[in-house]
Amino acid sequence: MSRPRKSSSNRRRAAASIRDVAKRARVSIATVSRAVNRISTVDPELARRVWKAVDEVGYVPNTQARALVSGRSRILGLIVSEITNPFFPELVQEFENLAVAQGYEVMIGSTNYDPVRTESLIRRMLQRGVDGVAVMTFGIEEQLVMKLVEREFPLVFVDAGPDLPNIRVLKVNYGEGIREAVQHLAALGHRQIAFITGPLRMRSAVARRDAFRKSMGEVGLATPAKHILEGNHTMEGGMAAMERVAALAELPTAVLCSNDMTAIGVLHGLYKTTHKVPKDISVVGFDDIHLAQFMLPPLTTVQMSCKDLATAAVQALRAGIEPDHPKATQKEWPISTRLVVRKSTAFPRGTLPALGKLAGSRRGATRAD
Amino acid sequence: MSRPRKSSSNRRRAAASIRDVAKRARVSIATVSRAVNRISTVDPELARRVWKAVDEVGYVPNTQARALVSGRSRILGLIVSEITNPFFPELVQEFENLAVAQGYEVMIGSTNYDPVRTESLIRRMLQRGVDGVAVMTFGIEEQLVMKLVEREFPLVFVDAGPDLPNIRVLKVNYGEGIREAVQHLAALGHRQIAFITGPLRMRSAVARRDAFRKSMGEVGLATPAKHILEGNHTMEGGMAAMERVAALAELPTAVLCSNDMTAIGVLHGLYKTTHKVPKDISVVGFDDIHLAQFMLPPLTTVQMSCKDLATAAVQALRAGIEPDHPKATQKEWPISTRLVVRKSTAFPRGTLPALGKLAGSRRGATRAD
DNA sequence: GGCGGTCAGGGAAACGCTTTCTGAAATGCG
DNA sequence: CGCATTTCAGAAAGCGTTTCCCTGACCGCC
Repeated sequence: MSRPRKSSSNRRRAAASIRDVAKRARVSIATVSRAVNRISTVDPELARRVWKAVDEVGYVPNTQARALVSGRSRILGLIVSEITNPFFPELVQEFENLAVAQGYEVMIGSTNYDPVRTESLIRRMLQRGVDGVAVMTFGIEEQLVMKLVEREFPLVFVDAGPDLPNIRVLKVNYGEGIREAVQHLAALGHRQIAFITGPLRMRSAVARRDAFRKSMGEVGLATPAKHILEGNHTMEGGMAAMERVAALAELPTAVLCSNDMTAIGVLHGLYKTTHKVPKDISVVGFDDIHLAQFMLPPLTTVQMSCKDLATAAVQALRAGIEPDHPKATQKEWPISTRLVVRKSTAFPRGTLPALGKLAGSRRGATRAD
Repeated sequence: MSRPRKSSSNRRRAAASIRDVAKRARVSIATVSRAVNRISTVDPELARRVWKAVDEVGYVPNTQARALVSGRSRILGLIVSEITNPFFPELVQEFENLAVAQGYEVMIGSTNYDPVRTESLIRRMLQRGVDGVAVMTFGIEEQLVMKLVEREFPLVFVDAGPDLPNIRVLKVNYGEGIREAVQHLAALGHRQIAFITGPLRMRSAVARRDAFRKSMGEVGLATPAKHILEGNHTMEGGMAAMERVAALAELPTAVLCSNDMTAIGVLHGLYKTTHKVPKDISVVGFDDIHLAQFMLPPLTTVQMSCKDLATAAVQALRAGIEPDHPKATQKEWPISTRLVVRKSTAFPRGTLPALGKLAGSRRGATRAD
């Protein structure tokens, strides 16, 4: 009978504590703790009594206290570029589901491409004691993050990151899907294919552009500078880029975009002109956001699965957090991409569609409508 | 020199604690705490020493410990229906910005309309000790939430909620915007206006439908049952409903939708038919999500400002949490709506656009396919 | 000069939990 | 039957804060 407790009428939430359970089950708080954490050395009979008491007083363990004593908050930080970009909510959703299923909570934040905001975001996460952070901004704020987070803190990046003990990298294989897309267009008969990039300070945007060039080379097509336009991964950027494409002396017969939002902007830009998709010009996106299939026409796009991304991110984080995780030493986590053919691609104008089934799915690309 | 501290080499994050600061500044931990919390009774000279030490050792207060002792976590819970519905990320973003600016963190969760999921979500929030929860699901899971959360816990609902001491309600004035929309259509000459509702178990969906009926009555138009179709606030639902509209003996000349996603679905559904928007049929949405202006054609819609909603939600929560908040007793927080006219509405087919300059120049811009 | 009154600052309790350590009872074994 | 060993519950030491309470210095006043 050491610490006499206050009557605790001071605060609003007079939630039942471990002591209330202990009293009711006529055991010590240590036993309650062990029972609740399913530690096997507790006598089953006692454990039953404890669980009954837990139920009766409506006990819910206080996570703050748990975190304080254990030094682990069981919160994963998730940093995205902007939550309002449709790609990210899908990722957030998957990430959250997985994390929660594995006993973690998620703290989400978006950088909005603003270094000041990013800095305060990291600070907030550190302050809240997250166990690790997944930086899913596709290669932009890594430097900043590294400066703020001490070494030895579990971090997950996409595409590339410094080679440090606690840093894991999700390696997205942009090449696969983009090659499929280029081959799909080439097979349809397209020769003049433009590419609208993302903001080129983003590593992933550069990677996608390079994958495009490489794939074009593989099928023997040229990639003149005028056919590579810089966008910014937004609809507005896609529209603007499309206007520049339309201004070219010779209109390309197909446009490949660095992400779906850009492609949607392109569709929108084309809507204002007399060119029809896919009759006059084919459009291909990248990401396969949910919205893509609801575009007019439904967008052919390269799928980068959110689920794969989220699964790998959560696993990689846990590998860094939990001392004896089976994959504790794996530094690179591969993510694959693949083409999803819908309705925004077709034979280039002037080509007779009599070539038949050639238009179909090469290399196992999926057809979906 | 009572408690000798462990060397603390056990855990990864050997973050500086208040004691390190105290030692370095040669003051007690109580003084550090007071200085850091800017309590005015601290000698300015000492305070400077403390802040210097804070800086030198890189001290960041441990939020978990703070929350444990103060009983307040400074975390606001935000429950939305589904994060992948474009309306919500915009809301989340605004909410987060405001909360963070006011010193709070946000814990987000989506119910996905699943009671089981919702229950576990509430449990998680309670367990993490959120100070209050904003349930921005537009009138669906209130009952469930009420059951789980003890009385006296600050809660914010949208549209309607039980009249309990700590519950505040954001009253959205659907009438205003919907009246504007109906009057806009009526003024253009539409007489046959259909309405696609949301899921009718949602209070807000019912409210919007009722507002539609009322406004139609005000302009002397009928609302036959066949012109009120139930959707589910998704694109798929919009498409399905549109098919049912198209099957009517006489096609309405305009369709008003309970939200923008439905309207987008309707546009998509119409795309598959020979009916053109807005030439053959006008479409109006509700919410004014960012995407609305990028539809083909840009969507005329009723705006319900996310910013207003988020501002009110955060304010109302704080009013419930902080004992001496100026608006502590305000139970209802009004939110207004207004029409935003874009390109998806026009004169009904058969009407001569020669009625004067009202007949906008956009006729020519409206293309077939 | 002595005394009461302020007031800044330090000591220590408390928040709710985990985990180590301790000790009693139960068990094994010669 | 006695001693060593195992098993398992309880006691208590923290985790990093905030805050109450008390001490001691200083001030003003009689």
